Amino acid sequence: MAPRKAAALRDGDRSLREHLIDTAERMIADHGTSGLTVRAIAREAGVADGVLYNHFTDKEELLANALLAHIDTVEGGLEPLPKPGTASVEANLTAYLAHGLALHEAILPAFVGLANQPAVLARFSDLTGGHQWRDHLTSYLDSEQTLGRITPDAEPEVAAALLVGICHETVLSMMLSHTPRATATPSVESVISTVLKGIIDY
Amino acid sequence: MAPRKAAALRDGDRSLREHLIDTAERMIADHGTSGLTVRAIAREAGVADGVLYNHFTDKEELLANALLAHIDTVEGGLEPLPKPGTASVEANLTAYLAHGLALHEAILPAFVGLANQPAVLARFSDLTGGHQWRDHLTSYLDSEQTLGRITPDAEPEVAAALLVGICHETVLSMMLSHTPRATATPSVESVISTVLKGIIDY
DNA sequence: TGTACATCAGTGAACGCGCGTTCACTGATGTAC
DNA sequence: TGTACATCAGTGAACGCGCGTTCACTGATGTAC
Repeated sequence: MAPRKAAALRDGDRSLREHLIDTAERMIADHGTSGLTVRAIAREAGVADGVLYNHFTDKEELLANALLAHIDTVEGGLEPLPKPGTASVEANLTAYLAHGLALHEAILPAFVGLANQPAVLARFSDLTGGHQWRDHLTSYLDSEQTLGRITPDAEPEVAAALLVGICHETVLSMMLSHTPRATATPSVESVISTVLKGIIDY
Repeated sequence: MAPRKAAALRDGDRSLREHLIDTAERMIADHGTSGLTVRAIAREAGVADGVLYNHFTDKEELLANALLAHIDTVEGGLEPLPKPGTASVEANLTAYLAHGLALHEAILPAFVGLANQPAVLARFSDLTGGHQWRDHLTSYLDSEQTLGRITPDAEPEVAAALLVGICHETVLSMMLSHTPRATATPSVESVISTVLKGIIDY
């Protein structure tokens, strides 16, 4: 009552399920989800094509797990987000934006690659990591407004949308422009400065 | 020396090439490029599968033409962009953003659907329509700065990036969130107001 | 301790499907007489 | 004017390929004696 072990796991004690998730996660991190096939994952993992279906109901389930793992890995590797009332708003938003850029750079390509597969997307539309980051940012701005460190007239959710937008824009530009025409992405400092001050005098 | 005519064109004087481009353009407008097959296009156009290859070297060429036609159609249907020095900066930027939103809503899904096919993307990385809009916007802001209607400290390309970002963000949210959780998109007025004024007092 | 057997995760060839693409054939139309 | 023929865009069945998935088989390991 102890059948054979996958060749790839001969030494090591991880389960094959974990091994497959880890492999898929790494492949997603490297090349996104588009064009990712079960055969490629199996080959990269060093196991037979069919073994996937002993541990997952289908490709979708493996991808979903790998995507979650990828998001967790990325978020785990980032600096924690600053708290309202500490340091300066400028410094804090700079940290937020740097965090958001790194997050979206790592995650957005994976999601865009799934644009063809609404089924997988549907499972994740909430927990993109991007949404969580956005929500944190919005409530951070709300708190700063309550503390009086941003103007009473400001609309936190709009400012948050602007910063989310910059993240999306930066990553999409990289993804869609394969020519290195490279509309230079503005620096984090410039963006924060513009969002803080606006562009007209009063 | 005048062979038969496609059933779908019996009455009408368009060439089959145009007919195919028009059909593909309409399908791209309705459902984006992801999952778009040559068979589906042929069926929709009411012609045989194979006839495509009498008029295009391959699917890519048809898609490229349809995408260009789509961009032209969309841009042609939009209000012209305002000139520097006219009306108010606020009104002009509102017009710019409305224009940009409509443009990206119509075009971005088509491009995202091609994320798997770098070959088609490569042909279009420059002429996305989005790039043109962004360039117009940047030079509009440059002119307004020269005219003294925005502050000398402002960075036009950063403000432009913020507005491009809002466009991307709005469309991506719609595309990626199939659940109607709908992080409400901020209004055009709010966005312009925030970009103009910033969020802190001086 | 040594040997025969049962278990079942792992294996990989094969299946069914949809895709882009090809090509032998069709048939409406212009031309020759 | 009427008829036989040549042309070639249009047709759609068929090809080759890659995909996700299945399943009869393999073989390393625990168990029984």
